[in-house]
Amino acid sequence: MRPTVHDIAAAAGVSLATVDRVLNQRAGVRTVTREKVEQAIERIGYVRDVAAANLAKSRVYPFVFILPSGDNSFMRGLEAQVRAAISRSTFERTVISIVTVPAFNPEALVAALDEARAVSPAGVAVVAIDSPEVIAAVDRLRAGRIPVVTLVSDLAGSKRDHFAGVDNIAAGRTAGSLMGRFLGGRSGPVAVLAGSMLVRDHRERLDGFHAVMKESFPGHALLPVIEGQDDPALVERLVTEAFAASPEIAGIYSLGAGNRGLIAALQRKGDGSTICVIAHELTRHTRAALNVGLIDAVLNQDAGHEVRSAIRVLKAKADGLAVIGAQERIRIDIFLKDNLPFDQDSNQEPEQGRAD
Amino acid sequence: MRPTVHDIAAAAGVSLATVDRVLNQRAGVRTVTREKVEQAIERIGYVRDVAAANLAKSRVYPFVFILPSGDNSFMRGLEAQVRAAISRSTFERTVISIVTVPAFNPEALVAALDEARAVSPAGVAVVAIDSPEVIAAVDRLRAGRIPVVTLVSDLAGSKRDHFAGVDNIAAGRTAGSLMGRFLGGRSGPVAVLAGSMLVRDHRERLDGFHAVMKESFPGHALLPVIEGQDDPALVERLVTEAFAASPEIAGIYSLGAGNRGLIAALQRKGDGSTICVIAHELTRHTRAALNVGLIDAVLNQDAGHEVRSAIRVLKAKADGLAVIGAQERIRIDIFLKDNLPFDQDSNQEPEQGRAD
DNA sequence: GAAAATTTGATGTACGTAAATCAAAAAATA
DNA sequence: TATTTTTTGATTTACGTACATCAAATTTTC
Repeated sequence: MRPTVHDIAAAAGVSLATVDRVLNQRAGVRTVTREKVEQAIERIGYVRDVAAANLAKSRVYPFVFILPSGDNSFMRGLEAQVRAAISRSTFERTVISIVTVPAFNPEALVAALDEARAVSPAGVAVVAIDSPEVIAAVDRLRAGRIPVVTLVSDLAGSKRDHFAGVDNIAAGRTAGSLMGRFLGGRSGPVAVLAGSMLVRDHRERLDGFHAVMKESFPGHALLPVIEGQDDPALVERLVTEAFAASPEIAGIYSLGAGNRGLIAALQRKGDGSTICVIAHELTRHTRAALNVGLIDAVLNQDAGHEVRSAIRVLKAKADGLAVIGAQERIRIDIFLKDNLPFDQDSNQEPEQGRAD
Repeated sequence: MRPTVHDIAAAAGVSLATVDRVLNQRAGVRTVTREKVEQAIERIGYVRDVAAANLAKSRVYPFVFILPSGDNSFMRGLEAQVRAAISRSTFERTVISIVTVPAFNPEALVAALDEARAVSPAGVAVVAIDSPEVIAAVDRLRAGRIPVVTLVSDLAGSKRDHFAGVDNIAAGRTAGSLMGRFLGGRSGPVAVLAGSMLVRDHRERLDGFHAVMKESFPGHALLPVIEGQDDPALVERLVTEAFAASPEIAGIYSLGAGNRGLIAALQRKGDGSTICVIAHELTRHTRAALNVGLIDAVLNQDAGHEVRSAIRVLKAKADGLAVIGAQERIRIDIFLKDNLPFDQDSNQEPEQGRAD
């Protein structure tokens, strides 16, 4: 039988009330007594029954999720997953609020983080922007003992508790490796399409991709990075121009969003199927393009897994418990048209999405 | 606030005791009263607080895991993951026992299933063998209202509640697609190495692989399947013979276990790096071979995820609750040397493994 | 319509923890 | 030593559900 608070009291030779004071860090216990109790806890291997404790406290976990606004399909899919988690709130004892802030706007994000801190939630999950002010805002939360998990995009140098997202350098390397092998004997330069070099995950993917291409497939020249700002219309124009400027393009790695524009440009080119295309995030658009052969591979991060993982980790941190490391590792999924999961499982918004 | 049993009593105009009788299907309630209570439950949207119920009942979930014995690295890794789950038992209220039975032996498996039934656990997870007697044994468990989850290898035609494993046809198709693309312009036949055609997952992988190769890469002849019985020594001998018989082999798809033998044969051949090799399951051996370039890609199923998923599903079934579909989908991981996870995350036995 | 059988209600205890109150004991201070 | 302050103990209620007991009410049976 698992030891209870009564067992601690017996083992330490104190009363239940004292054990409670120690366990819940209440005042009025002499240091010697406190140590006696703590040693008893250690000795008999007591672990608090979180379910019983939560029942007694009628505890709920108020969490704040801070996401970028805008019509980026992946982010809207992420939000849909948070809403799915909200629909499970009664079972999971969570009270989740969603805050959206303009993308690529550090000031807005800092404001949102500080507002979140004001309501002192049990935890905050945030899609981070890589800037010193944001780091400072996150560290303010941590200084107030509020657990913070970064979601999708990490915040190096901050004191965040955990990152729920993929290893983007590895993702870029994987894309490079697939690109090189898929091109096989074919020659021709390779283009890279990014959203913005101001975003950390995009930079990391690019670094990984470049490293592998230079290392293992030096025969392919790398064209200058096209920055499409994750905007489908801009992407379509820039890619079309790139096709005109370098008709011999052999491959395209799209490491950001706005793939709807890329797909449109490929369709207009017509002979697009000879170009090897690798893109990120499985959305309705990339899925369709994969199925008809316009895209050769899609690297994906499972937004549902990321959200559920963030919640599990925030709960564990709030309770001071350990997490199962392997369970919280977010995989880089590689989708070919042969291993596409059923529709409901991709990072889709439930309603009609406009862009990707 | 979430409604409680008291709310049901008030809403139905009956006493708490009657509500309890209905909720826990105890005798002594007239049909009209029972219906009145059930309608109230429906109306106010009551959902039992499983945590409180488990506390009151001091409930534990006794589960039985039935796994094949033998020195197959993947299966031993699976067992290690079950042991990891056992180490979390006190937190998860589980009492898990592991039963190992000789591989590929339907009679032994049937005996194990019937023994499991005799102790009437809260659920059974089993690595299935595809045979009518096993189907019957599983259905006997289900007839006794014991939830059953098949693990890794499914049991079509049975009444099992859930399958915790990958879509093996998709895995085979993915392997075919990667093989065809990785081979690029190169010519030459492709060999397939399997454990045994008596096992369902192996058959399905082969079917998927053949389908894609014939459909999309008809230029490559497919050599007859080599059945290595998942035995490293036999595999090494058969592969070496195959190299001698067809020196022009361009690719090998290893869809079963025993990869240690394949790797040894490739090493002896020396010029192995020109052969495209795709294998299943990330073990210490396949990981090393991937890193040095002897293997080009490894398709993997995460044993830890499979075990945790099986436990979650068995609990949910035991409690009559729904599961989060997407969370229980087991992915086909594709590993290149560029996206290998850290060591601790692969399907490894903690101690020294002998085969794969 | 009375007796027997069934159904329903009222009540209490339990699960493991949290949290509060008040009295008793111990320690610190004068 | 007397007084004040701090520490500790004893006890109770609560969280939401399970489960048992016994009495009261209702229905069924003869």
